[in-house]
Amino acid sequence: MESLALMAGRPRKAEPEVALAAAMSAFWEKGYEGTSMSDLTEATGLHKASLYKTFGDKHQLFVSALKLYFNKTAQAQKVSRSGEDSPIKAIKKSVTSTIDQCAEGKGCLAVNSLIEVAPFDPEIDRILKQFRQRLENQLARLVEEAKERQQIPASINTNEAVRLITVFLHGLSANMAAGMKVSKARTLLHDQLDLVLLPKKKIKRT
Amino acid sequence: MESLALMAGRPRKAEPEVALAAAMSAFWEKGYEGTSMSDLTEATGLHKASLYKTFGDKHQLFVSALKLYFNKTAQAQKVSRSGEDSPIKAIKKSVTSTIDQCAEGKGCLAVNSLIEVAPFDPEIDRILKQFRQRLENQLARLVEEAKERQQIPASINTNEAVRLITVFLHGLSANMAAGMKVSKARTLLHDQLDLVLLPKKKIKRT
DNA sequence: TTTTTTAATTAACGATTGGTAATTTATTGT
DNA sequence: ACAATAAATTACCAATCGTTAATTAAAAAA
Repeated sequence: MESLALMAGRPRKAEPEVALAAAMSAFWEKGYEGTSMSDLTEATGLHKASLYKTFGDKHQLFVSALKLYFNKTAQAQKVSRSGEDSPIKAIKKSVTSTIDQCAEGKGCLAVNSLIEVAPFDPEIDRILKQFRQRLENQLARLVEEAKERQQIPASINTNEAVRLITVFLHGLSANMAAGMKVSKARTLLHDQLDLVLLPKKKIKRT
Repeated sequence: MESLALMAGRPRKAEPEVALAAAMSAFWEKGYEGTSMSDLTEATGLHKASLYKTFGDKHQLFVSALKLYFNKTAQAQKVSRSGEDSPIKAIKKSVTSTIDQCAEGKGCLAVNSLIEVAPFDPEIDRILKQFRQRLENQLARLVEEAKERQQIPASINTNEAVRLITVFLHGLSANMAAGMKVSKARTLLHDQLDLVLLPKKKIKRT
């Protein structure tokens, strides 16, 4: 316990982190229910009992995989907008990186889970809502910055704009899960960003 | 065969159509994989063997349920915009009826299936694409009409506008599956419609 | 070398999955 | 009354599901 490098017992053949990344990929590709324990053993290279010892049951493993996905996504967004001084460009780079991560035929693990597991799983629902909130807060911050620098009209309602963008992202993810090309998604996303953030004559309410 | 009302054999206890509607509801609520044959017997009131005799296997039953969903959706849209002379109002009524059908916690069966089954099921993928095309064509027709009557700017790209609306609808469906309120979804949808269809100063491409 | 500790492996658990064959019940036509 | 027909029902199938117990293998500590 006191020593860091020295531990008794048979050494692990693989680091848990790479196994978790493999499990994440499996869940991403096949969904929660669609991924069997056999799929997970195949993906991770670990045997069933080892998975249970290391990660707990299937549900706990999924929670861990989801959190890893979040960290990777947030990190990718951070990297993609790093060194970018213009808020509006930072927004574009940030959301574009989200799209790029939704490889064709897989969509976004978070959105997939939103539909597939959140309705029946309060814990997953909570985690997803929490993560969404974090991303929306980040986006809202950038929108506010853009307003301050007068890159976009001050009349824009920040929360509404953020919602219009994130909901659109969810729609793109659903379509990419069913095969929409990344290039097509990027084009549509940029159209949407222009619509939401660029000045317009009026908003009519009926 | 020649007689309509008279048929030999024990009479059915229930019409296949109402059983199919019940099966559709089950798939809608729990997804394809998430709905077991036991769930289906419970929902329809029919026994397993009867389901197989009437509808074929689970996959065929799902296809039938999906087609029924499409017919009901298209019918609902048609009804909601019937008697409406203004194209732009017809658009709003049409897409709003789509949202209203996505009861909270269930989302839209088509979008759910787009994520859950289309990636692994070419037949379902084909059916969903075909249905999406029909809805988009219908929407495009209304957008063209609105342009002709100068309710919206002629500069609007019809196909792009339609895509921006439908992708947004998919995003709303995903969120409603996870509990977004119908009222909230309606508000966002109307914001999006205004953005897409109302005049704006310029579109900047980067 | 022996003990201890921890991981890898094998084998098995009960429950549930989608799917059928065999049988019973109910109705029509002869 | 008696086949003929068709739906309802029961019982059952092999396969797979998620999960766990028992055992074996490999390294450090004594």
